[in-house]
Amino acid sequence: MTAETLSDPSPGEVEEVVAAARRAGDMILLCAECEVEYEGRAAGYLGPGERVVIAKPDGTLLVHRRDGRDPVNWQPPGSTITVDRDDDGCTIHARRRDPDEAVRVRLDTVYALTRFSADDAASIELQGTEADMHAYVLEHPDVIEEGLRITEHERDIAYGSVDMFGADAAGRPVIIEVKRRRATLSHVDQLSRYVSLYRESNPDARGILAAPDASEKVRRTLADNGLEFARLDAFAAVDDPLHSTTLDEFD
Amino acid sequence: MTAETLSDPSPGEVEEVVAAARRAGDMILLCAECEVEYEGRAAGYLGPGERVVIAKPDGTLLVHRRDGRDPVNWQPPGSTITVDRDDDGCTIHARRRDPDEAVRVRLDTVYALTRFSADDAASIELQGTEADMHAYVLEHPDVIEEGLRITEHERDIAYGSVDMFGADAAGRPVIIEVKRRRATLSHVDQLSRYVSLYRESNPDARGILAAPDASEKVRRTLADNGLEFARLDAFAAVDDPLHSTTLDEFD
DNA sequence: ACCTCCATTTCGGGA
DNA sequence: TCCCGAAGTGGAGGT
Repeated sequence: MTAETLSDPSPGEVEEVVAAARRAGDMILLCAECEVEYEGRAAGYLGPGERVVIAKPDGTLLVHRRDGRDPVNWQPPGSTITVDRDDDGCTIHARRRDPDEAVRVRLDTVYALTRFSADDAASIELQGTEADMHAYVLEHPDVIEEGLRITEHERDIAYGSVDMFGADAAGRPVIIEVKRRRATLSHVDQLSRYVSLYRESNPDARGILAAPDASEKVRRTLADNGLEFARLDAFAAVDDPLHSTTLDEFD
Repeated sequence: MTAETLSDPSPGEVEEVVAAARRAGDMILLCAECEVEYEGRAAGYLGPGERVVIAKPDGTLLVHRRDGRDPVNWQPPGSTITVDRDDDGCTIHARRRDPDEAVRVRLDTVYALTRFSADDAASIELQGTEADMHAYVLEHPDVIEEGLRITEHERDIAYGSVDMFGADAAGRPVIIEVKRRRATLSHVDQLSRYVSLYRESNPDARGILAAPDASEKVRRTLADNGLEFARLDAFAAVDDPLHSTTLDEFD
């Protein structure tokens, strides 16, 4: 048995199958008319409608509507999921602590109930992340600026950590913040925080925001704060085969 | 017919039912052994394993594993979802433009296939959001500070928009940034960006970060930049009950 | 446990 | 459409 489905199950069957699946560590999928209450970091109510409800063995609860990537209601992993039967239906409870929050899904009518083993030992491989861009810049610092030397990666400072630290061709210290997407004002804030702290002891330090693009407002904010923008194609790193990079080469 | 399930459907049945559901605007739920490829903003590969695949009428595609709140692979709303049959299985394609990206789910074995109408006209009601805190502060500015007057809300400036703008009892201009969660350094950055710009023309302007809490480091950073912290309980704004129904048994 | 920051972030609102 | 910032953000990694 990997997947087992009941069509139009009774409340008793729902209660029984969900409880058994929780014990066995199986996933539960429900197609149901339901209403949803949430209380915790915020509070929410969703009136009656047809939704897909998913309960995962790790305590995740998802309520998905017919549209949108994100669940309309949910409970994060680590929650305790139980099901109660009442006169004419069932209610799924999902609770967790710290923060205290709870979702209650009142199932008015269950159209389909599937129990699924969901055995899965594979791990996701992802390329084109910011970490990949870092590796590429460390190998090819010239993509930022001719003559740039990078001496430190993920350098911890008092408030946060700097993506890259080095020196330009003239020997001026350079702080670099790398972004894989179009740069935003908050990215400028981040770089600005690092640079202004460093400038207290090294007033001539440069700050460079390296990203595929930046809005005009971002460029202006950078300029007004004595910071710079460097265009860096996000897929420069993906076009080339992956390299392994160590800091030793730059010390 | 609201939900209809096929157990262990053949590739031909999968192709047929998925195509029909797409035309009719129904949701599709699959329990399947599959592998997943993604290429777009990044690139990913997920080897064979049992997962839940959901296709929504709006073009959303989700691949969920047995754990985690978020899908391991997905395609956002607006994608074009099609299914191709081959010799011994099916492949679900989901593509979109701008950015160009595609997910391909190769279905090796389908254990269960459910088609679901998912009719849902309800809208989610949420309380305790930052917008609610804004409304509360606008009505009761004294919770920030005695004698505070707020004259502008969401005021656009050169580098973004400030939450609130007003004047204190002494007539000094005040810029307020409201956060519903514990304040972080990036929130300080944000307020600092607004205030430092405004101070160029009004050196005596005050900046207040209003949040339920702030770490010692955040408070110190605020003080170092001549900014202030105001404690503001996130749920002061939602002291009246949202609905007649409450999670009474929630301990 | 707290902090920091990335994310294929998604999502909504305003200009 | 772009831009900006919130989100019940989630999730990973370091200290």
